[in-house]
Amino acid sequence: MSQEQPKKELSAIKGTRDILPEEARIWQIAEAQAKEIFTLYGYRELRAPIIEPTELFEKGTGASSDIVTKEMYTFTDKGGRSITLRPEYTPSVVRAIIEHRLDLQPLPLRFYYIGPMFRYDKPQKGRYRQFHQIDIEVFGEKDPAVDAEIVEMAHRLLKKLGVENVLTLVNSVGCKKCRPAYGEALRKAAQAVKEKLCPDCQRKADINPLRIFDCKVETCREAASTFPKITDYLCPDCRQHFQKFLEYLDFYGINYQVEPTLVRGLDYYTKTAFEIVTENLGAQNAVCGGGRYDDMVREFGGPDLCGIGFAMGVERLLSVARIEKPRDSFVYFAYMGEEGKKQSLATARLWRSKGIECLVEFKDRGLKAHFSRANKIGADWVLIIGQDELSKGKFQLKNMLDSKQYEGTSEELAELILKQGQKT
RNA sequence: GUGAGUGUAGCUCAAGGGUUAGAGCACCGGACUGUGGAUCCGGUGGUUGGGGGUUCGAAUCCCCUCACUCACCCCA
Repeated sequence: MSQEQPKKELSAIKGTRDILPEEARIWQIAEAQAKEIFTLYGYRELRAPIIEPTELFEKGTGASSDIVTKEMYTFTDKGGRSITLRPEYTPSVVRAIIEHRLDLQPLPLRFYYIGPMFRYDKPQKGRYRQFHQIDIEVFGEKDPAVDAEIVEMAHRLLKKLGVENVLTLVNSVGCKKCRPAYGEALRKAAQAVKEKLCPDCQRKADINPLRIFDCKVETCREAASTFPKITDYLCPDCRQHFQKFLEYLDFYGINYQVEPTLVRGLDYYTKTAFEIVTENLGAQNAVCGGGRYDDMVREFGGPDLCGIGFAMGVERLLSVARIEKPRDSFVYFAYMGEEGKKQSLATARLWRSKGIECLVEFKDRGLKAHFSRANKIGADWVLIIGQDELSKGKFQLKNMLDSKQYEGTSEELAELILKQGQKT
C-alpha cells in the first residue's frame, strides 16, 4: 500500500454495484427458493457462458432491436473475434441445444438459470447495466397448458418471496401468419389519425405503431382506443392456443388481465406474451416478462423445436420482496493467554467439524473486552477459556441471548449448542 | 441518446458570500484487569464529487465534467 492517498477514487462503474454481505444473504435465499421451486416442476440448471459471439444476439435477439443496435457490450478479443456480454439468456440456451443436440433427448426440455446480464442502458430505478435475471425455458412443448404452468410457477415463486399486489397481463402476439395483417391494419389506422397525435406518437406511427398504445397524452389515448386489437386478427391456430391458455389460467385460479397492447420487446416472440407487474417499482414495473418463441430454434438453423420461457429481474424482484434474514448463530471464543488461544483454536477446529460456526479472533483481551466485542458482532454464544478453565478441563459457555451460563467439557457444550440450534 | 433534480465525515443531515465546515449515529479508546448490551468522557475521521471562473473572501454564485436519483426511450 502506498502511503499517499490515491487522488482519484476508484468506484464501481456506472450502472453496476457491489452486493455487500448483508445484502448477498438475501440474494442467496431468493436464489435458493427459486431453484427449489423450479426443481419441483422438473427444471434443471443449464449454465451457459456470459460471453458469446456477437452474431448470436444479432441473429437471436434481432438485429433491428434496441438491445442489439445500441445496448450491447461488445468488444474484439485478442483473436479478432467479436464478443458480446450477453444482454439476455435465451439465445445462449438455443445455441447450447443445437450445439449439443439436446433436442434428441426426451422432450420437453426444462431449464433454469440465474445470472448476470449486461445492457448499456441509462440507469434508473430497477434498471442497471449489469443486472441479474432468473430465467426459465421449456422447449418442445406446444400445449398451451405449459404456458399457463410457467405463469403459475412464477406466481408461486413471487408468493414465496413475499411479493404482494401483483397484476398479470396476458396477450397473444400471433404468429408469422397472422401478425403481418394486424401490423398493416394498425399502421393504416395510425396513419389515418396521425395529425391528432403528439409529435412523439407521429414518429411511432411510422416506426412502431404498437407503442402509441402506452402514450400518456389524452388525445393519443382517445385515438389509440379506436385502433384495431391484435386479438381480433389472430389466425384460428393462435386464437385456439390463446383461448386454451386463458382456460388453464382460470383453472389455476390465476387472476389475469388480457392486455391487447402488451408486446414483448424482442422480435422473436409468437403467440403467448405475458408480464407480471407490481406497484412500487416506478416506471420499470415489470418484475417478470415472458412468452413463447416457436420459430426461434428453427430460424437458428436448428430443429423445429418450439420454446417458451420467462425472465425475472432479480434487482426488481428483491426491491419488492419481503425476505426475512435468518439469524446466524456462532460461538465467539473469549480466551486469555497463549495457552487459552491454542485451546480455542483446537476446540474451534473440532466444533466446526461438528457443524458449529466458530469465530476465534487473534486478539488477547480482557474478559470484559471479549464480551463487549462478542456482543457487538452479534455472537449467540461465548466460550470462555481462561486459567480456571484450563486447569479444570471444563469450559464456561454463555448464551448471549438469555444470559444463561453453562459449565462442561468440549463434547458436552458442543452437544448443548447443537441441541439449542435445532430448536430455533 | 433526451430532460429534470441532487452531490458536505462510513451513514443521516446542518451551515445559504464572512474566523479553523459542525451535529447525531457508527468506529476506536477510557471510566471498567473473570462477564456484553446502558450511561458518561475523550479521540480518529473532510482538498465540501472533480476542474475552472467571479470575489478582498466560495460548501454557498457561474461554467464545464463526473457520479447518483427520477422520468422519456426501451426493458427484467
